[in-house]
Amino acid sequence: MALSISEVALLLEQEYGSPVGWWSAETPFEVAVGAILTQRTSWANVESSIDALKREGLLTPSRLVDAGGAKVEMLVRRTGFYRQKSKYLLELASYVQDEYGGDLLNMSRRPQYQLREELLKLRGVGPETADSILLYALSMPSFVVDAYTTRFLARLGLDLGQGYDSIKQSFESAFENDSARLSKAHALIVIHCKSRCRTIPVCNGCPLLCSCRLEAEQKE
DNA sequence: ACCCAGGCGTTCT
DNA sequence: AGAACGCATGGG
Repeated sequence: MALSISEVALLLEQEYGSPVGWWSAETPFEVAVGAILTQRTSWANVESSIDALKREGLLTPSRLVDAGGAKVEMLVRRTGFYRQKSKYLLELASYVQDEYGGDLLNMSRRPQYQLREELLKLRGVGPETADSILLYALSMPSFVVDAYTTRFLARLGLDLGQGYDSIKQSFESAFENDSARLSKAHALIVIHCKSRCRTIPVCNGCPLLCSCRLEAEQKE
């Protein structure tokens, strides 16, 4: 008998507690910028670039657009792919500026599915980045499926179907579209993978995985 | 000197 | 529809 998503989430919470301020930012726009910058990049470098943007006072759509590509390229250089990411950030900024009066929170007035389609049309915004913005910038119930999540599920032997959307839907159903529970679960998975298991396919020394196996055996 | 990091878009088969 | 590849820097 395999563990359910809720049971796994409970075990994670028992192991690591309830994450507070895991994706902290001063503004929703800062979250969105971070979501772009973190693509294939460690978070430490993202923070460095975000701080650089902050120091220049550019962490708002209008200021970012005014600064221009060359300036932004220099500031986000540390996150890698800096020419692409600079373009992506400017496109995002223009979009928020033009469609939402420069305030990302104004997006909240439109339905989630529609926003997701809009975000996916932006260059540099794929499923994971779009869901990160919806979940962490707008507090909408949109689960983020990242490399950590797929590795974690595979290691656990928890089959939620194939493909991004299947896994995403599984979590959203399990948590009844509760954004607080969805963000907590995602954060806990990342915390767990970073702190103990990282890239090891089958981590025998992982306390959580061991306790999961014990639980699973007790159910049979 | 590798290998990986909280992807995405383009360009092939 | 899916695989392969480019993007580019920083840290272990």
